[in-house]
Amino acid sequence: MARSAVSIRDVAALAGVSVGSASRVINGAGNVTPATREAVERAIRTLDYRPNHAAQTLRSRSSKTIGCLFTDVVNPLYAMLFRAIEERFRAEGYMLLLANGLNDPAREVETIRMFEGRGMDGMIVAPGNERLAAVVRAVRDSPVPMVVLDRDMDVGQDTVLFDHVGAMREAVAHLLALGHRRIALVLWKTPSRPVRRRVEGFRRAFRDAGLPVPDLILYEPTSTSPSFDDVERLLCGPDRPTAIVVHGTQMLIGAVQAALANGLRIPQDVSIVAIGDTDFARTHLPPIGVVSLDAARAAERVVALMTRRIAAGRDEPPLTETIPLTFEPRGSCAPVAPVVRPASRA
Amino acid sequence: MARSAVSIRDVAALAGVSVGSASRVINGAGNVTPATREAVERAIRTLDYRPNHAAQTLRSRSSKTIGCLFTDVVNPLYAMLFRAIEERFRAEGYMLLLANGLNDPAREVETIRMFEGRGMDGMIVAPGNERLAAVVRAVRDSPVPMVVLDRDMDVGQDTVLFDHVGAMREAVAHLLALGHRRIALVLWKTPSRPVRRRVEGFRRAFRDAGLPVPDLILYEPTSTSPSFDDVERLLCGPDRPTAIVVHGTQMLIGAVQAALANGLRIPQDVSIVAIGDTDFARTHLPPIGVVSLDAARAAERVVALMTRRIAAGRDEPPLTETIPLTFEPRGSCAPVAPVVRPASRA
DNA sequence: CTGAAAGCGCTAACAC
DNA sequence: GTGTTAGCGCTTTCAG
Repeated sequence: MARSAVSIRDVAALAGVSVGSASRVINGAGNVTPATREAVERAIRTLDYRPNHAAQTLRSRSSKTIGCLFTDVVNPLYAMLFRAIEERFRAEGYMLLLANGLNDPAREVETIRMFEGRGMDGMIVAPGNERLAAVVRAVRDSPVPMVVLDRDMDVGQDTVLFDHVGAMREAVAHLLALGHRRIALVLWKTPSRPVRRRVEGFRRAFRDAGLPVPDLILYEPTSTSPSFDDVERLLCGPDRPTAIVVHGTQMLIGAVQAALANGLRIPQDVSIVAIGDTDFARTHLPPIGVVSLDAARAAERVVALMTRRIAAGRDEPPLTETIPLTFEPRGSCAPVAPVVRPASRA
Repeated sequence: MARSAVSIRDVAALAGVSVGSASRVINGAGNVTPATREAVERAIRTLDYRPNHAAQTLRSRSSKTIGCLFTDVVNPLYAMLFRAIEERFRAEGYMLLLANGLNDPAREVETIRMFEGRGMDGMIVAPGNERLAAVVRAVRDSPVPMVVLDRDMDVGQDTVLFDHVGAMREAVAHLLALGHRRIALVLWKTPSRPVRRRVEGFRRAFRDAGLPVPDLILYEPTSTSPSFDDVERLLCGPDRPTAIVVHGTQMLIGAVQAALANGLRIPQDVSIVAIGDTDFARTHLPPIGVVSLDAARAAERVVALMTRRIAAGRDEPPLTETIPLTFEPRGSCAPVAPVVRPASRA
């Protein structure tokens, strides 16, 4: 750490005031004569003074720093959330410590403890192992203001959830309305809320419609599994699905490729819905329907809860908010029995 | 910031030693009796003591924190670099502050200054505006140990560069060897090193081969431009390119879609090389050849330079290292005049 | 409204 | 090897 040669004493000396007055000007406290304020501000400019953050933190007990523990920032969803959250906190003078949990519980617990030791004003956590006792304990017992992001933890902390169930119901209902019955769901096999809730929404859409849930839920081993082989098997088997809802990562690409490789056209032969919007989905021909999150909106709520919690302390009861997701059908979703293309009617 | 009720005094008291001894145990200083060490460690465990990071920083002048200023963590390249860098620094007890520059010079300068004020032990910067005076000044004049990431700034700071020129020469030479002459290059229009260097490598490959550089360099307005229309125009025009080298973002997808939409097969009618490896390139049929970076390797060098600089201070002369990129042709690259598929020879 | 002074919790220098 | 102590730079009483 480079030593900043100039301290508040230098500023005070140059301005001909006491350090107390200098401090008041720096922190925008009200009770300062315009003359004093101006003298201090000039001294600050002259000396290019910047307050020592560690000293401020030590004394004021606020680090103006938020810790983010996300599963993996390489996942664009988290990257976008981080960016949106940073945007809002930056305006308040906060900076963000970012750590990837990478689905390693020991790492997640250690990160939370480091955030505590480093005096975070707050932390935003989305651990991959929401069901592990050690992780649950670390999240539950943290004295630091916390917002849990899209995890079912029930630990008495503020929480922002994404409405996977609602969006999945809407998407599947749309496919059902188009006449699809053999609808496959391709997901990453992880014991994490987003996946659990999507399955729940999928099932409920069928039950809502009074239809049996097809036995077409496919679990891929990792979030970046290509899925090609599994989807191909499904598409080549008897009674193949006429629609596929699939995680919008490499899995989506694999599923699309599997369809095309087997001579199935999108959407004439098979409809596709992706979970999570991506360049691929947007740019595909036809564009692929998606369930997506408004990261800015989610960030707004996360920051609002965080701000409230920082102000209120532990007293206020924990709040849980649910953010709706959007389902946008796009060109990849068509009726199951393709209509014959009508001749131009004009 | 939550108050940690227990301080080093409590630990010392419970262990029946002085705070000095407690501090020595905490910091692993050598001169401590095993008995003392054990007593202190037990006290730490009993009290669940964690050192106050701000106090440690203030006193020791080391925050064990590195600031990262990246253009945009939503760009998977930066996300992967961040993850790899975090991995290495975490092992040394460092944590990372991450800020997105978003190509806003004022924001970039402000971030660097905040990193300074917050006593970063080091910073890793990749500003989007490497040519702007204010940014150059902020980077040049920073007293904090710094590694500049893939920017041509010439500011007397340690730098890690990616060898875009070499990789692009290799890729284009490969296409030239396959008989391609009409090779297009589709890039994001930004005055940033990666793009400049790719163009340079592209040109040099032709000059190395004694061939004229085709007038087929296309600049898209943003890094996420779809490129579909522009590439389609190119492919439908007279003397269309037989190969396309394209930024591996949405632009790649747009280019591929433009080819397919116009009945051009990959690689029989048009070869494709993507800049940057992605799920799409890997999963496409055929897989798309790519120029790619080994993020772990790059991170290793960044951290090595950073560590050296933190240890050496300003005295050591600045170092610049260049990381090679890898060109992997894959199935999307084929000879310009397709050979007739030979019958099985076995 | 301003100045003086007491620490925040810790490390490091020094005396023993 | 261990204890004592002086600050690191700042905010925040508390007098005036």
